[in-house]
Amino acid sequence: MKLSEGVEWGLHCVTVLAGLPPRATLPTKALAEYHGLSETYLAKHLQALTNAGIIESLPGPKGGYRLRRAPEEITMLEVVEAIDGREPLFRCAEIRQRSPLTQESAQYRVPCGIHIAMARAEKAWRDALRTQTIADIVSHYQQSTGEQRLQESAEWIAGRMRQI
Amino acid sequence: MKLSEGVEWGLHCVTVLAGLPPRATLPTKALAEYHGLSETYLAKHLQALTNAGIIESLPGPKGGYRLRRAPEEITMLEVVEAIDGREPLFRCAEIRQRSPLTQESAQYRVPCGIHIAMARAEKAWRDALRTQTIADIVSHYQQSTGEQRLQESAEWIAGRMRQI
DNA sequence: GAACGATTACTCGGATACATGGTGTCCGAGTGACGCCGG
DNA sequence: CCGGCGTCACTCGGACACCATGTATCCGAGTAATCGTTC
Repeated sequence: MKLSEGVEWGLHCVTVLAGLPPRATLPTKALAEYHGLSETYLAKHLQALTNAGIIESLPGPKGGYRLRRAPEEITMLEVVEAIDGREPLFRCAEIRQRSPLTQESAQYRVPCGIHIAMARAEKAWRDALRTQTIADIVSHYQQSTGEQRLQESAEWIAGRMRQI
Repeated sequence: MKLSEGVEWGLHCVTVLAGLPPRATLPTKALAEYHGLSETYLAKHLQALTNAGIIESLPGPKGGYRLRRAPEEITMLEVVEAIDGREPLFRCAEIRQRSPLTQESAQYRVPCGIHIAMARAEKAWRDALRTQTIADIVSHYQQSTGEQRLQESAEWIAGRMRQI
């Protein structure tokens, strides 16, 4: 089992968009180039983020993507679920019920202990992602990156950015 | 992303094996029949559990599988990792470094905030699975299942079990 | 000079192929139990 | 009656196809800026 590559792409793109001035946009081409990704495939994931209400798209020339909400209001879990789906990691097929000596019975409506334990672990994972916002990521990035590099990035992005 | 079906199979089979008397074994055929699974495919997963040192196999007639350690000493995480692999859910490709303005620099050896956050969430998931042992699952099963059903299961298994 | 309109270039969006890994199956090697034979 | 041996049936183990999901791509629809024309 592994998470989709697109999750990493989406998180990084949202992080970059979070660094833009208010209402400014950045097109797919710039986001793909900045991260060295396939432009067309990245578009697919940006579309998923749009459908999830995390980012929004502006069509036409000078169009592009921008955040729909403040970085503090976007959790990592939202981005992960938008791209990777909201279905649980562990889907219990309740195979315990397939025993040849199983009769139709109400007691089997109770989920098995394995199901409960897996759900608890999954909740811990989701909770950890829910407590981390995009703003936290941006903050960490700014603190862990050199001043020169920060400015170079800002300039590179500013050159492709579209202010309204 | 979803966990392999085999994880559920493995957990249930280990749970059943945990209920056997000491040193007794149960063949693949019985385990598959009990859960309504494909015998040949289940064998593949049991093989993975064997390689992981969780269960052990006895060849020849009257052979089969049995636990290699006490149920209290086997965590759910071990079973999950044995079947699904020990690789991390989120493999950070550090695409932040692919930026066209990236130069070779030591600062990039520091993992990005996204990587750190994902690793923390994954650790929470693993920790939750590590604290749950097979003995806990067995205990929960015995408490949540009716007496009649428990006895029927025990008899069915006893009929296919091989005592040494 | 200003306003209107057609053109145009750029954007996103969904429908379409390819590849990798999980799913499922098969047959062969190995081993201990069983039955037979001889002492 | 007891011990040894050959046969056998049953077990696990690894190598081989199949399918679903993620990966990657393309082309079409839509939109706003731009430029030219006209008043």
